[in-house]
Amino acid sequence: MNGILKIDQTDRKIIEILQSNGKITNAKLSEKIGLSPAPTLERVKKLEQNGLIESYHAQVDMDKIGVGVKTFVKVSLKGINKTNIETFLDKIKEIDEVIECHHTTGSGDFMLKVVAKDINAYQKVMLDKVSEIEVVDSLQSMVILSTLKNSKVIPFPH
Amino acid sequence: MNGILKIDQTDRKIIEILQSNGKITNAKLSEKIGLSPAPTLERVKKLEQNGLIESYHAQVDMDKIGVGVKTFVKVSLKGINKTNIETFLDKIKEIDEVIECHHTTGSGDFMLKVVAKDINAYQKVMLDKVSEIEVVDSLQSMVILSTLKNSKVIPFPH
DNA sequence: GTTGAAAGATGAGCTTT
DNA sequence: AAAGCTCATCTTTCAAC
Repeated sequence: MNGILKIDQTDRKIIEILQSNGKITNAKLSEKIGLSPAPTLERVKKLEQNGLIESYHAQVDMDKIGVGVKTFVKVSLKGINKTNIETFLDKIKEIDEVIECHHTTGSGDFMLKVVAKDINAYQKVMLDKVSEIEVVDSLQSMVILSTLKNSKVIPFPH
Repeated sequence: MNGILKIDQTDRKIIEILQSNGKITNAKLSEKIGLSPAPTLERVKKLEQNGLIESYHAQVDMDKIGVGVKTFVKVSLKGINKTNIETFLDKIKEIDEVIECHHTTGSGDFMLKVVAKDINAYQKVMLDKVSEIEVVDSLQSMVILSTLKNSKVIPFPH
């Protein structure tokens, strides 16, 4: 098995539609792409089996569930080596409030996205959980004032 | 109508499950939360109508669709005022490769998440599209080397 | 691509608290 | 009254042709 997956224009359309509406029925999806339901479903299943479509998720309104603080946090480690990164990761994965963690180039080593009820709760997460990780050197927080775009549709490279 | 929504423990469970699996059937969801299908569905519908659940999305494997470059970009504007922000936003919304745009505190004014096929395509997006926006002052890119956590489940504040 | 059986969704009316 | 349950009907899925 090689890593090359043949994806035609129809598959692209399917992926685009399912990204913007993960709950569309197969019947409506098939209409939109101009195929009958059976082959449409077959394509979707194949995309899921290939791992090209990974999963489906509901998106919630954070304000409405009481999440008032969202931040980006730039994290530098005390020396970047495999052991330190492993240690950091193991701990980060345990912290529910850290919803994203990316290893990046640039002045910081990692970029986190962190959510919390309010500034107090946020401070508590950062002090009690993130700062407590031994290998963490410095932290720089940027509070999100508002989110102006949050597209769930990844554009296809042509 | 006031803004207060009563959400009990069952609703929370529903929201948590639908965030991690947006395509679970109502039958299975009802099992998990310990209700019969009808009231379960009723609750889900109410959460959707309240806007607490905003939407459903398929998540794709970016590598497999040929998206090789993901970055965070810190953007500073030439003076931060309503007009400049409006101008910036209108243009940013048109750029498909910019999948997120957040207004933040800190040294930069905005944080973008940008995706592209490769470094060349990325450079092209940044030079031809983002840099071209009149009000943009400075840009600072951080390339994502790897994503170590990307949770779609927002933890409920208690 | 079409058809049909099985699974799931969903509304009406009944029961419980 | 508010929430949940059961049943009957309609829709969707999905495998066989």
